[in-house]
Amino acid sequence: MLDKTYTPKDFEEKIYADWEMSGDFKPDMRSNKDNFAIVIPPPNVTGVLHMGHALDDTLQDILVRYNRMLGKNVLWQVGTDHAGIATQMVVERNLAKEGISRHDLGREKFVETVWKWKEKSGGTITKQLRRLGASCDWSRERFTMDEGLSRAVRKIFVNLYKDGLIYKAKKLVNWDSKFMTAVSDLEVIQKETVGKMYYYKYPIEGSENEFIHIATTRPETMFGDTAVAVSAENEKLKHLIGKNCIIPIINRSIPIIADEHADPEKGTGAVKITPAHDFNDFEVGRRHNLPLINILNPDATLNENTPFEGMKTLEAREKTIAKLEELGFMEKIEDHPMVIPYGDRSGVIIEPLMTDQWFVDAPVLAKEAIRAVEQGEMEFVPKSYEKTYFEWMRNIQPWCISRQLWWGHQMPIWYGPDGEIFCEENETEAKEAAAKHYGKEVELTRETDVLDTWFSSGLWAFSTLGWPDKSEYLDKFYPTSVLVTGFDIIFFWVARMMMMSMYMMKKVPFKKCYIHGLVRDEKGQKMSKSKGNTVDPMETIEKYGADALRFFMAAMETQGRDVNMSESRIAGYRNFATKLWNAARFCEMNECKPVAGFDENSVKLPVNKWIVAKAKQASKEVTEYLNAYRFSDAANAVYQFAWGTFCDWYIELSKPIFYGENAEETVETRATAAWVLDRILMILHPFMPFITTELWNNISERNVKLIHAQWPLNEKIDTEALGEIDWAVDLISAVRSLRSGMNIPAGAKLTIYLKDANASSLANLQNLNKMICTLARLEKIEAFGAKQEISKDMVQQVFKEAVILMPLKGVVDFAAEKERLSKELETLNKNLEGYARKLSNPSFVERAPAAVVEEEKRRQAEALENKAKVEEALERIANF
RNA sequence: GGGUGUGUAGCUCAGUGGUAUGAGCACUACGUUGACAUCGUAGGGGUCGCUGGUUCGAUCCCAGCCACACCCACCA
Repeated sequence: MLDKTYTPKDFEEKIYADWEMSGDFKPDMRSNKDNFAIVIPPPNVTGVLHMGHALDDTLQDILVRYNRMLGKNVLWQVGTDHAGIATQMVVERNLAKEGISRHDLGREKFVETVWKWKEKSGGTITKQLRRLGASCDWSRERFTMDEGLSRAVRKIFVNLYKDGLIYKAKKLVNWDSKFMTAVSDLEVIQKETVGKMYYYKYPIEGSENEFIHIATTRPETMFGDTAVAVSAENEKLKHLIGKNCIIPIINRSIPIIADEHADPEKGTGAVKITPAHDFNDFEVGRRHNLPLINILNPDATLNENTPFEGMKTLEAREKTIAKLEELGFMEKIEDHPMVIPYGDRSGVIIEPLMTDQWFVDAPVLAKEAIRAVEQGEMEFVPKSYEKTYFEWMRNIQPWCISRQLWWGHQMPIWYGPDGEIFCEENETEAKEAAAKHYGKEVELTRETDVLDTWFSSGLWAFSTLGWPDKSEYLDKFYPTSVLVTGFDIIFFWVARMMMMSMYMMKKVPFKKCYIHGLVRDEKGQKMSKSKGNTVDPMETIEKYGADALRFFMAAMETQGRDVNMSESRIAGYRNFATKLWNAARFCEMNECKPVAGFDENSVKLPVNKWIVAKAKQASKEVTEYLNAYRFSDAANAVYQFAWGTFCDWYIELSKPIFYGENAEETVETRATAAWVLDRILMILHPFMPFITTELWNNISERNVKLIHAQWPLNEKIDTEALGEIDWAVDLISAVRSLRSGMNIPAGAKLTIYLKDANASSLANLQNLNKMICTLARLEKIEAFGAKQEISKDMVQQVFKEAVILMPLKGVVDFAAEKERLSKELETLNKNLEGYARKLSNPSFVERAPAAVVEEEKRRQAEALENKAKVEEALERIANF
């Protein structure tokens, strides 16, 4: 017996535990069926599930469950990411609470602490994924820093290095002074701010009263200036080119050079050049062979090359300005809108800094990654994202992969005593290589830098399947079928996976890439902890059930658009689950149980034939929509069928049968209802796996689990079976509408006039009379043929399918009816004008497709007919 | 500065070259009809951002404009 109320909490976790224990999520490695594989975008190992995951993983689970039911051999590869900076940050913050810094511990101890932290809090997100219903193969769970994946990282690193695609270089990089590490361009967020523009002057060397005027937003960097540039075409300033000027305060002489970088229109037309602290200036410096003067320490304090050693940049800025003012070089300070770079994790200002770093030659790797998409080996869904991808890939810069962190993959690089680099997969091999190089054993020191987290994530599609070892999983499931992820990590991850996979595997990592949007709050605002507008998926699941949240995500997912949270909508889908639950209870109460050997194609009753055809139609729609990754359409198709067709109509239509006396009809209807309910459970299962499974198990003993049930495919739909009941449904709706509009009491006797009164419609009415009366709440319903004389005390009403006459004098509000009919007449007249205009337009008649013209004529005829009837009805009303 | 996307019912959004049978929520009226009030029935509500163009016909295609959102680059 099903409980009276739907309480998802009672069964969701139990059902999940059963799936997992029974190995229902594992692929069958012995089968030769088609393969389908997804790798999960690995969440941070110490993270918690947020709505973005809920969306991403729901979509994946829908695809996974759908393909599993299609009979494919399905692998959903799961795992977590070590998330270098993010994790190190959390652990450091925890330590800070105890007043300890990572340096107090030392590298080894610190890394040990992070591992402990990972063990402690690492399980959260995977538990939460289970709660959501994600049917991934947990027996194959991986971690980006586990032994196998670390080996993959080392191997590919060595390959890239030996191919010259990884190199070390002293370059200006984005420096995060909080974590004291380089970060990649992508990890820098540009924020609009109103800053200040400072105008001051440098005296020209050897001249008393001559100055060159400078404008800058960062005066403290003047101590690193090694030139001032003006444009060679700058009429006002070009005479200074070749002279020297003096940097005040430190009184260092620097040349005034000609360079196109100096735009005469901007600032004062003269630019101070600080090659060690500005990307543009660095280029200028290179063109003119200027020396580089570094003025910053790694913690963004000024160094010994400045008079303000040890000071933070902002403080040094104040001092510099004060000093310039004191010396009389300061001219003016203006507000200036500008963009300042911040670290996406640390939130501190990113400083360009000259350091030794390691780079991947991304422009070279990008070539194959671009080609693969150009030639359709990998397809974006929606397609428009390939533009974004191409745009970025074609302008890609070398990727800085070294991080001066402690948590991550330490680079497989060893240095000899003279600094010679040995890149090998392990220390033993490095030593061998060194011995060969030097002709004797030497002491090696290992590079301390670790790799950018995204380096290991970039290998995810094949490293998780067993690479670099031979692996049957790799053989079967690589390339994977589809990657599902948000547009915000196309660059971080999708692009890098493409590059790494094309390089190492010579094949795309996935054949399709489904891109979805962000989950926003109810008002469309981005969710963030600082705004306090985040919604915890676990709380939502607690309140409405995982199925409701999942269905919501699916129903809201329209390609390329963000999803706005809406609690009322989630509640709506919980209501949908309740509705289904109650429909199942109705079936249970009426003894509708699946009948062995039942053939849905041989049912006799019109309602049963009808619902079978509708069910197949709905199944076909869902299938087509899922194949096209149209999640919202697929979800809505199931929803419509289950609620709008099965609950609202079929169950109602079946009541007269269940409460009637005809045993044969009852037996057939029970079996049909059970079949249709099963069908709903199947096509709804990918979206709402829990309630469907619970009902499936409760309804009857099964020899197949729902999760492995056969998805209906290529069914013949008996469209002829639809007409009769569709007609009755329209008729009942029309009668109801009439009743409601005219306050006709329940149990009235109605006589209806059938507009297209032919034998078949009269027969329909005869056959379905009881059913129609029950649903329309009438005592009796009779029909007249078209030629039937219409008596004066009847009011007629125009509807799409039927004209209804009622002997209801005294019950009807004739004034209101008159007004309604007049309005109707007005509309009809307006439409008729339109038809006439169109049909008398020769170019329409000649050039529009024949079918369209015919349709227009048909509409005109129909409108004329209706007009006549409305006029007739009005006349009759006038007689009362 | 370059690019992308969006503007359709009160709200959040589907959708389509042929008079918008649009969806969910919200709203109004009625309703304890033997699954369900987490419900049922009926209903109100839109000149499909603005202006031009293409077309027999445009909400849909094209151009311009306005508004909003996002991405990339840069601003001495």
